[in-house]
Amino acid sequence: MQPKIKDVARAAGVSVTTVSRVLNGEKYVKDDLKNKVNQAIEQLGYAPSQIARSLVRKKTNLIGVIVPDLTSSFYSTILSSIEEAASSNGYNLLVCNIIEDTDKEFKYLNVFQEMRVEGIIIMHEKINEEIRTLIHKMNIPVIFSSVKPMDQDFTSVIIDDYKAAYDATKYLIELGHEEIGFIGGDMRDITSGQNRYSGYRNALSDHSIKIVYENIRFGDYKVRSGYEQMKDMLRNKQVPTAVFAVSDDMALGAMNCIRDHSLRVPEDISIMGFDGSLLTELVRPTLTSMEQPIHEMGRITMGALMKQISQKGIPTGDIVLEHRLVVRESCRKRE
Amino acid sequence: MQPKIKDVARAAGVSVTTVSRVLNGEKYVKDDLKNKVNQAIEQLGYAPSQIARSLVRKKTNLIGVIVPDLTSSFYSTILSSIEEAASSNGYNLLVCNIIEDTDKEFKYLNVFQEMRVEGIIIMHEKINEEIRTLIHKMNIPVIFSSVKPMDQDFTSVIIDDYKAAYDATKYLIELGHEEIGFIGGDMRDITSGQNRYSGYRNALSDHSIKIVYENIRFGDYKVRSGYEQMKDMLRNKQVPTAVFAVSDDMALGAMNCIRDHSLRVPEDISIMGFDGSLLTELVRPTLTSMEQPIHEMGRITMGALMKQISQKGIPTGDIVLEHRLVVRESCRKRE
DNA sequence: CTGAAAGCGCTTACAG
DNA sequence: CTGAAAGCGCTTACAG
Repeated sequence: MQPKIKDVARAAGVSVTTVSRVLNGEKYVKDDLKNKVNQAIEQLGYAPSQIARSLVRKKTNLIGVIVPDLTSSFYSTILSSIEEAASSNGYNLLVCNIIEDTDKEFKYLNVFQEMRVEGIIIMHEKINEEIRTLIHKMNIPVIFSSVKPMDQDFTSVIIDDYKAAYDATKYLIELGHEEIGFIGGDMRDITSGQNRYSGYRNALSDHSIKIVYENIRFGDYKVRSGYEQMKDMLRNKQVPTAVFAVSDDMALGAMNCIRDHSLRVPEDISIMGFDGSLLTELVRPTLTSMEQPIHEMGRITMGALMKQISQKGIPTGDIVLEHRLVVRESCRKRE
Repeated sequence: MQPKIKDVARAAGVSVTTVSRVLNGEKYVKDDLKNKVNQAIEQLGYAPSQIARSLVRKKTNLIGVIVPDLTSSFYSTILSSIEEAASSNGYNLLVCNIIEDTDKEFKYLNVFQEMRVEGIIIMHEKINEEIRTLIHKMNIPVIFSSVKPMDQDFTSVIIDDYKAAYDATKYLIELGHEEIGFIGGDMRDITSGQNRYSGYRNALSDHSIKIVYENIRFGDYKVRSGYEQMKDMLRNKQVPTAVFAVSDDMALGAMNCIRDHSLRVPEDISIMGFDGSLLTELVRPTLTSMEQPIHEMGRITMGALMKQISQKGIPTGDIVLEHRLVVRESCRKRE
């Protein structure tokens, strides 16, 4: 059994009120009492119960985080920077990994509510009706990180995905490519599905390039799907000279597939990724990618959440960060 | 302000005791009262405070996890399987990312104690004296996952790192290699530093192969250090025909370095990794690796922790899992 | 089957 | 500067 404040008080020969005062660094405690208390704390190995404290202060210092896939380099990097920001603000993270499991997500949101987390961060946008309703009902500040769901009431920290995809495609066009394949995301996702697809299409049409639908495919952002979609594309009669995948993972899958078919990146096919995850520098050839400011995103997400918490839940409005094209080895001029 | 049990009681016209009974699924509540209560709960959007509940039940359902680096594929995969096991046992995870930051670790362990977590999982073995003392003093069940620190009182879920490294090296020897380089870990780490190094050395000497010290180097398990150590090795007069790196990340770094020096893997140099992380299948050539059962490790770690918790902290003893060599493309017979 | 009361381990007015 | 008392939101004997 852990010692409690009463034990400390008894050992120090003071009241629990005084112990509490020392614990909370209040002034107006005589030095000799303070010393006695600290000695008792040390000797008993006393650690105040955050549970009891939370109950009376109505403050838990807890943030709930919902991550779609912990093993993804993109999400784990955001999570890492969120953790850093949380920790330096005195907050602790309750982490839930949902792998497309809506029931688990629903359950966890309830747990978050029961734990009285002060805020919630969600990193995906597949929010169904039931969950949307729950979020509103819970009345806890929520920030979406890297995505923007349909519901306008939700605040997000994002980049301009349309513009980013547009710029990525434009870069390929400027390299002289005219047959530019596309491996998109889930079209039920506004941010990373629809917006990036629109950016790609509009860049093509703004440059009078005909859209070739057989070279447009959609995956689930993961390596394997990039591989599979690329495999299909390689069977087409007009194989593209460049391919833009809307995640680095899919871009890597596409590169691997091309290599496994004895073609070369970038000599035969240029590959453009999206996200700017750690992978881009780990693979060979290194991956040219439209980078999201991943670290900043985590930090700013926590900042926005802190702000919304201190404003008693009044939304802060979306924050749009800058994207940035990082040129590496996987794209080159068309001969 | 969230509604409380009193509000529900008033709305349903019953006592708080009855509401509590309904909440906890006790029998002995008449159906009509139960219905009234459930209706009130629904209507008020009431969620019981886990904080208050924890205080009286002395049970928080919280597990604290200390991860050395969330962005590492190895740790994030273990964490993911820990999360899964925790969640299905009704536990929630408080996650702390320490990047070689002992102060932060110390601080977090205290937070864990204050939060009254029921158990702690630690995934690194750089435990200094201060932290060792704290862990013992806290009197909370702790399991080390994938590592075994010096202190015999700590229980671990691990593989036999010595044997695994021995087997990995032996495999290279059996492929006909005689100049086998080594990129080790931190020699202050018993498990992943010293044990793997011993396994390598003993495999060589058991097969009467002379140890060439200039081809033995040590990194920090990360990609960059694998790259750097390999670069040094390539400057030696006798460049090895195979290199065993004690993490997949370092193995990848070594591969990249070899490629950047216009040599080929495995034609010129074979590369053996360690861990069996996701990376092994994502890179080209795919990486032959001595695999730890990563998913199982997370699950078993949680199992061991649950057991230790139910036994009131009495240690369960180490659990040693099987390693497994997974042959992929990066190693081949010496010509 | 139901409820009043005590208690979980703290903090915070309030009084002195 | 210090302490007794009330209260945070629940659960759990205890009594009926």
